[in-house]
Amino acid sequence: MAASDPPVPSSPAPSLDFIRQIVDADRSSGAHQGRVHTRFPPEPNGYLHIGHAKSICLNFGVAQEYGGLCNLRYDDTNPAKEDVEYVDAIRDDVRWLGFSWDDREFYASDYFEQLYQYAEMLIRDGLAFVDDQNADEMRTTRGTLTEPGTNSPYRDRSVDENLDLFRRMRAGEFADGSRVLRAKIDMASPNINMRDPVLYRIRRATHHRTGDTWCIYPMYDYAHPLSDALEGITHSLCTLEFEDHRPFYNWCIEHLPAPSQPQQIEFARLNLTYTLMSKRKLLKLVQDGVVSGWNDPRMPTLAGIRRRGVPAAALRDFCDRIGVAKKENVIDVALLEHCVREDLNRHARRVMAVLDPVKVVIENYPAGQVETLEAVNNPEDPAAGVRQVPFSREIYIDRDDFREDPPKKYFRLSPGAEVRLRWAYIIRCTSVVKDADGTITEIRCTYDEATGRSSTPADGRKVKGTIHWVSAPHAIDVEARLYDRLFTTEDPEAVPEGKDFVVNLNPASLEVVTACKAEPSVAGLPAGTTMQFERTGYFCVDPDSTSSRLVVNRTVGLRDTWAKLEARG
RNA sequence: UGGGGCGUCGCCAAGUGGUAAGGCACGGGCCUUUGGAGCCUGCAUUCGGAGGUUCGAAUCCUCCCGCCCCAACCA
Repeated sequence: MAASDPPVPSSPAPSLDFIRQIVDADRSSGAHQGRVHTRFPPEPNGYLHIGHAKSICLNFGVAQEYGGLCNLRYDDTNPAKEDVEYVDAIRDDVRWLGFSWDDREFYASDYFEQLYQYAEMLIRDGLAFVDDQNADEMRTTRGTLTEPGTNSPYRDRSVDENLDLFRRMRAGEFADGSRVLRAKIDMASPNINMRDPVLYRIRRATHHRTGDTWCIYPMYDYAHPLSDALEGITHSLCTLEFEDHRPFYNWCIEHLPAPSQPQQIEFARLNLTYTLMSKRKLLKLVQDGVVSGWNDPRMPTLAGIRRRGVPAAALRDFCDRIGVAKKENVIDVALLEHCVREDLNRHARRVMAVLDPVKVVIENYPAGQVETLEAVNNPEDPAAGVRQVPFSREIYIDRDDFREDPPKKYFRLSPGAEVRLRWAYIIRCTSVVKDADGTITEIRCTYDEATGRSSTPADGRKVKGTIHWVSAPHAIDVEARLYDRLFTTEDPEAVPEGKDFVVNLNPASLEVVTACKAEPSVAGLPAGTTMQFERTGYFCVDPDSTSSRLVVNRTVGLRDTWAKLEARG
C-alpha cells in the first residue's frame, strides 16, 4: 500500500473480558511489577474435562497474550484421592490442547516443607493453634449461617504447647483425625470460612510423590495462596465458589513473609447442555461401566473428546467464543458442534463411505471393467489435492439414499429417477429386487456414459441429487461407532426426587454399525486421522482399529437440512 | 434469616452517562456434482421490577424481586 493511500478503517478494539481488563489495568499501573504470571492448578484426582479446558485456555491464554508465563501446578494436598495415573493423563491433556509450561511443572507437595515452616511461624505469632476437637465437635462449634461459632476450648494454648503439639503431629505421635492445626481468626465472622479454618490434618496415606514422608497434610485453602506466592503468581484465576475464600487467601499472604502478593480473581465455570461436569459423577460412570473408560468418546473429558476426533484447535476456538464472565452459564452444546464442524470442514479430507449398504448393479456397465475416477480431497482446500477412486459395475449406496415411494423434494434415487454419483456418472433406477420379507436386496440401474466427471450432461438436463457410493469389489469393511449425546436431558443433574442421574442416560448414545463399506483410500490410516464421510459426517480412526479391521468414531454429523425438513413434515 | 456473588434476545456475550456489537440457535432467500460449505437476509423501541437524578440512564441513586455459592479434618 502506498503511503498516500487512505488508512484502512481500523476495526474496533476487540472487547476484553473482565479478567483481561484487570490484567490490562494492572500492567499499566505497574502492579506486580508489570508481570503476568498465571497457573493452571488441577487436583490429580480424576481426568480433565471440557470445563478445565476453559480454565486452561484462560490461564495459558492470558499469560501468552501479555508476554507472561503460566505454570502447570498439581494441587496434590489430599493423597487419599490422588494418583499418578491422573497426573500423567492431565499432562497429556494440557499438552494436547496446545499449551506449554516448559520446565515449570510444579506440585503443591514440592512446598510441603516450606508450608510447614510457615505454619510454625503462624503458631509463633499466635495466629494458629492445635485443636483437639474432633470433626463432629468442630462442626457444632462452628455455628451456623446465622449464628456465630464458639471458640474452641483449646484455642488459648501457649505458643510453646502449640509448637510442641504441632511438631508431634508431624512426627506421627497422634492418631488420624485426633488433632488439627487451625488458624486463629474469628469464630464470629459472618464469613464461615474465616471461623478458624483448618490448616493441617493428620492423614496417614501414601502420597504419590512424597510417599510416607508426611502424615500431616495442608488444606487447599492454606496451601493454595502460599503456593501461588512461592511461584510468583500474579493473577490466581479460579471459579466462583472460591469467592468466599478470598479473605482467607489474602490473610495467608498478609500474615506470612510470602515472596509475592498474588491476587485471586474468580470467574464462572463452564456448564454445557446435555453434559455432566461433576468429576465424582464422571468417575461413577467409569466405575459402573456405563462408558468404556475415561476416554470413552461420549465422555466430556479431554481424553474422550480427543478420541472422539475433536481437534484441539476447535476446542480452543470454542473456549474463545464462550467468553469469561461472572454469570452462571449453560452453553448450548450446539456451539461446540459448530466449532468442530467449522474446523473439520476446512481440514478434514473427504472420503466416500456407506454406513448402511445396499447393492446397486449397473446393468449396462461392462462386467469386469474397472475405471479409476478422480476425486477432490477437500473442496475447501485445493492444496489437499486429489485421489483416485475405483468404479465398477457393482457398487454400494446408502439405503437411506433410495426410496421406492419418494416424498416431495426427495432428490435421491427412486424408481425411474436419475441421480448423480459423486465424482462419477448419472444413473437411473430401472428396477428393485426384494427378498421374501420385502427388504430391498438390490437396486438395478443404468448409467449414462456421457456423464462422466465432466459435469453437466450435454443435453442440459438437471439432476438435483448427488449421492455417495463405493465400488463393491474394492470396498473396505469398516466398523463405525455412531455416538450421540450421553444424556437425553439438557441438565443431566436434574433428576426426579429420589432418583439417580443415570435415569437421564441416553440408551442410544452409541450405535455400532459393523457392515460399513468405505473406498480403498482409507485402508491403513493411523488412529486419530480425521476425515469427512461425504454427506454423512466427520469421522476419526479409533485406536481399536487393527490391520484387518478399521474402526471409526463419528465425531459429529454434517448439518442435515433435509432431515430437518422431513422431520417438520 | 448471616455473608459472598449474579441478573442485557431461546443460549452465550459486548456495553463503564450520549441513544442496544458479535457468535450460536432459529426463520426466509441465492448458489451448489456433499440437501455439506459459502453468500444475502430477518431476529431486544429495550437491558429482572418500580421509583428517582439528568437535556439524556442498560450504565448513577433508592427500594423491591429472582437465581447461585458458603456451615468437609475435599478441592
